Amino acid sequence: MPELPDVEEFKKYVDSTSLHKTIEKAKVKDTQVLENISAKKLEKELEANKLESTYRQGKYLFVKLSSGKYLLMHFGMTGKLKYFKDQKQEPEHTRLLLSFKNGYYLAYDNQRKLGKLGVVVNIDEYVKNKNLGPDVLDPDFDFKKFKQSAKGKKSMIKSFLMNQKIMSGIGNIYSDEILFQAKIHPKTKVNSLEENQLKKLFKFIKDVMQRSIDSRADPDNLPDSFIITHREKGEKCPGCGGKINKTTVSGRSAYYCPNCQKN
DNA sequence: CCTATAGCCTGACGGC
DNA sequence: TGCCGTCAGGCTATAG
Repeated sequence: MPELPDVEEFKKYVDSTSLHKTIEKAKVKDTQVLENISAKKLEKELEANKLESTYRQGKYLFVKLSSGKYLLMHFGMTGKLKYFKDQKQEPEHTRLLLSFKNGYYLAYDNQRKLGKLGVVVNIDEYVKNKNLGPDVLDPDFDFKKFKQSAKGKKSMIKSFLMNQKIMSGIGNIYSDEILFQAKIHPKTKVNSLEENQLKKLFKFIKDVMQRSIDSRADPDNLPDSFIITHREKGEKCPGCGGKINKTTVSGRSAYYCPNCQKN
């Protein structure tokens, strides 16, 4: 699930439930999601701290601790958060469980274990080491930078949009939406795009992401004119009424309208 | 340098 | 009912 709008939703979730509460106990329930840290160390870094504030870049969430360090969360395909009081409500695949002094819990749940948890001292350094590109909603990420990054790229536009080293936040679902809105076929080569197509793409990157955040990352709240709500082979295209098609781009399934997205 | 592909994990679903 | 293949909103290491 978690692309930029979803992680933004998680950020707001932490903000509204868990900030400024003391962590009494931290329990790592699965070590496979840990990034360069032992369970014991992570628990120690968390216990007796408060969660002070949250930062998001792309699909990464950083939660500042009173120690000054950050708890790093990445959600992979199936990660989510849950704040609850009754222990019976603990999610099935909880990988990290924080118990606050007020009796509530915050669980990091991740069925497929493709996400990451860690401790980060310096966000900029972490981002640099990961080679993570600018967040697509960052105002500094402007058309000039977008165009520059597209220069000479031979890859297909869908994988380009999803490449977190170039720009961060867009995943499989929202890349389909952006391409649908811009009326560009997912397999189009980046270096074959005209200036006006790049302009359109850039506009819809920002638009689709912002609208999805405004819709609280819930596809049910998105307009019927979006392809996300019709993302299944054979479904009706909200643009022309034709049939949605499915193909594969760099190992991921891409849904598009062959009539509206000719190239 | 670049881009494309297999592999990591678990569970849900559909066909036989 | 049971088994098997396929697929899932991500990322990384490796191959070409």
